[in-house]
Amino acid sequence: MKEILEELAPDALVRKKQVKNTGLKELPGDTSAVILRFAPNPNGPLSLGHSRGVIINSEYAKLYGGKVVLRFDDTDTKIKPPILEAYQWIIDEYEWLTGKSPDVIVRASERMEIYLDYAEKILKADFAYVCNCTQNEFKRYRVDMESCPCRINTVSDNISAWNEMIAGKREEGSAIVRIKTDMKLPNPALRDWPALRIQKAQHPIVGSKYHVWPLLDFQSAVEDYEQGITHIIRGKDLMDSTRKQTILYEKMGWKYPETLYWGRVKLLGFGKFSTSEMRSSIENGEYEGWNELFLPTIGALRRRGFSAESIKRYWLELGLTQKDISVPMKTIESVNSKIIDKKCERRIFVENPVEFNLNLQSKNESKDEFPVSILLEKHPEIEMGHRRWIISDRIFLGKDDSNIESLRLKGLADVKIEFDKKEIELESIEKSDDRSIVHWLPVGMQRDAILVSPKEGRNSVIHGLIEDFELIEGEVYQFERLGFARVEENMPESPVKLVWLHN
RNA sequence: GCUCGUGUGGUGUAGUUCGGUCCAUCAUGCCGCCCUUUCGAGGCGGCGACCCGGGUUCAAAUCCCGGCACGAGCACCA
Repeated sequence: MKEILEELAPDALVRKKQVKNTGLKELPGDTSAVILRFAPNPNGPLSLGHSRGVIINSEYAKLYGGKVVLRFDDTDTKIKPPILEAYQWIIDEYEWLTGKSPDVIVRASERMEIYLDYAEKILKADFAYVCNCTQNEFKRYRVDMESCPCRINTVSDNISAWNEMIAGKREEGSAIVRIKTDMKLPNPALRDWPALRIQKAQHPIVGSKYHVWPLLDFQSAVEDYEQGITHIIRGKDLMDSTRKQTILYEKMGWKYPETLYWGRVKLLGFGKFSTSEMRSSIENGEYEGWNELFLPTIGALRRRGFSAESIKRYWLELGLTQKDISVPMKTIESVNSKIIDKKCERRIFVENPVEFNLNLQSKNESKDEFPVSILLEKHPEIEMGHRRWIISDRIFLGKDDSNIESLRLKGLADVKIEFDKKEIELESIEKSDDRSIVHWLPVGMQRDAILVSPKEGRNSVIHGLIEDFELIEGEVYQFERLGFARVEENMPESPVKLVWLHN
């Protein structure tokens, strides 16, 4: 057999190594003028979870030369009311993540007239009706697959009820506009779904101008049509939303956008945080703010020193699948390390410092002496210059390192430690054996520092000494043997404040 | 309960459309070695998976049927 193949098709015997397809898969449908959208609720800043939508949409737009609409879905004034400042937070975070501005920005609350017009149109076309049932009553009709009594209202009944609703003459909960689908539909979620309801709470942008607000399924459907959205990429929890909206689109004679979904992402290492939960913890003083280090917000990640590039690569690596996944933070940290390791200067941080005397007069027979100063590289592989340390007769060692008898002080010399007397004796400038190498700081090179790290739902603070050499506020450094941290505050009279990134 | 979706190593992911080129890709993780005056980075090697059961077929991760598991929707939230 083998011989025959060798004769006929020698290629068939060569085993080809398969190659992994990388990057985003092709978008379905017509991709000649792609318009995508990212539609957050401005009831808080963006979280790492939201950034998936930002990245995937903006990358597809880049791939096809298309556009992204940033749409604020701010049509709930009651359960998830918008925060006025959040609109700008989200725009800034979008720009930070993608490196560019959204192509179009719309706020649903500013387009209310359009939604109310469409609502009136569908009522007049008898595609919808005003339902006066209570939530519980309707729920019963829905599970029993029965029409509610309001379903047979005439168009003129509906229009007059609608006019009362928008005029503010009806109470919250007393009436709702439902899209007329079919109460016998097998999927209960689609049976006469609610489109607009009465809400009288103040809206931070338009105040109390409107008494009737559209629900997501209606607002989003209309706005996607208005913006000419060609592709919707959303969580698969919104699959029924697609089905509800498709029914409306069919009634209106519109073509529904191509729709893609992603599954649920659970971030291991972060607790379970929803925007609403974080918001209430902030409002009741439990958390200092949205940028609290242990929160999975973009602001917190940025504060710690994650690069926008790492977040982008992370989501692109996970890709667009409908699988529900649990990913450890380690994954994104590893991506970030690779990006920043090449750029970060090295510094020393000594935790639990203990002060020692350096015996400058060597007692042993060798003629070695400690140098007056030493040069340490700012980066072990990349040429960035040096840090110069002046050697005095006193140094700091980390407590955990200092109870070993023979050590090598990194960059300086092999020494003998006398822990009880707090004395250090020179043994050899040259490396003489394979004793362990420790980090240290000469007195005079140190600043007090605190290192704040997130620890599941709280911050832990470590006090120590930082190497005081060209520290720039906002910069991320690698503290050797420890990990990456960002200098958040560098004020002359107080300890340097470091925030932990990762190791 | 009804409806929908998803199951590939520890974690992700490629391959599933159109069965053979898959003794299954890549990354991360873990283990070992090398390098290194960081417990970092880098290099090399290793570990480890097609949810289960039938069926179709010369041939199934891929197609069909039946289970099972997990997740979601059935809100006057998004």
